[in-house]
Amino acid sequence: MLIFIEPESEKPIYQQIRDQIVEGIARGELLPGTGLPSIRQLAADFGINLHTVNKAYELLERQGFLQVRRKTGAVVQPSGRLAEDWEARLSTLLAEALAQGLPAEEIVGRCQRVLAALTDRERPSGSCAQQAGERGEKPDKP
Amino acid sequence: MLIFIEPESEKPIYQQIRDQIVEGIARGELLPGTGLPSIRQLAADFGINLHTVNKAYELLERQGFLQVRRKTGAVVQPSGRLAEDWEARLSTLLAEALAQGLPAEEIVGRCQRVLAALTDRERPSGSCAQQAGERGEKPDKP
DNA sequence: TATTTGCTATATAATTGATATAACAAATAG
DNA sequence: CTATTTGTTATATCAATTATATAGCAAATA
Repeated sequence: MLIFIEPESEKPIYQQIRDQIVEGIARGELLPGTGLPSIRQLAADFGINLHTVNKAYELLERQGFLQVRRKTGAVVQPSGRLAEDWEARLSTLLAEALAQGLPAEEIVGRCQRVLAALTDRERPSGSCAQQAGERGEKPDKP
Repeated sequence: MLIFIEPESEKPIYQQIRDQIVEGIARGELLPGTGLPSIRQLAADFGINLHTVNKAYELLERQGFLQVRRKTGAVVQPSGRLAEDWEARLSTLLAEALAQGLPAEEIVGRCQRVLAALTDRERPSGSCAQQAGERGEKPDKP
């Protein structure tokens, strides 16, 4: 499971981390019970601040994707509960396509394709987090 | 076509305006060629600043939903072009449902229901913008 | 010509995103 | 038990974003 950070993106870093972990769970690369790297570890790998990763984990816990414990770290544990505003967000997104003239069937087709791409098993999980910056940072901490 | 502003929402006001206009277009309440209220008019109706409405209109124009002219004001004119990152955003949203254990067919069903709700004609458009604040503000401008 | 309108330019204040230190508390490893 | 790792909390700083407040300019219209 690789995570790529784009520091120049308009999407906040903590949101990028959240989204990619959610996708990892959806893909089945992060199964329930899987342990995630520690906050400090991820922050070091990405070369970003501890609090940025913490914010992502905190968000994922509040939204019911993880459970965070003391020494154990974050563990994948979906609650089975969809966010209350999920359908509202879906409506906004689908409306965007309708407004641009895409037929409803075409939109449904795209949803099915995206879902198929996510549920398409074939992918043996590698289970490591990876830096996305183009410059090779020296791994300190001797 | 009514627009409701929730000043306390975590979603920025200009984004609320954008989303609701996009939904209005999707619903067919705002047909191509329809003129929208002037920036100053909408701002006065909502009791918000001119620039906030301007930002929403500017965004809608950049994303290909409106064309804005001098004295004519904003006119609904979808470009037919979906945003490049639309599928990526869809993937993130659908992944959220998959990660919480919803079966793919259930998700597709929800997409179809949301689309049906949007394309369900029945709704004669009223064509006016409306304040959402619960307190009746005095309409100044003497 | 006078008004309306979009547009631009500042300026200010509150909030958010990200970083930087520092310290505390709980769980684990030795 | 001791030392380390880990999540957590508390500050502080800086930049960008969100929203507001004025002000003025230019184009289109009546």
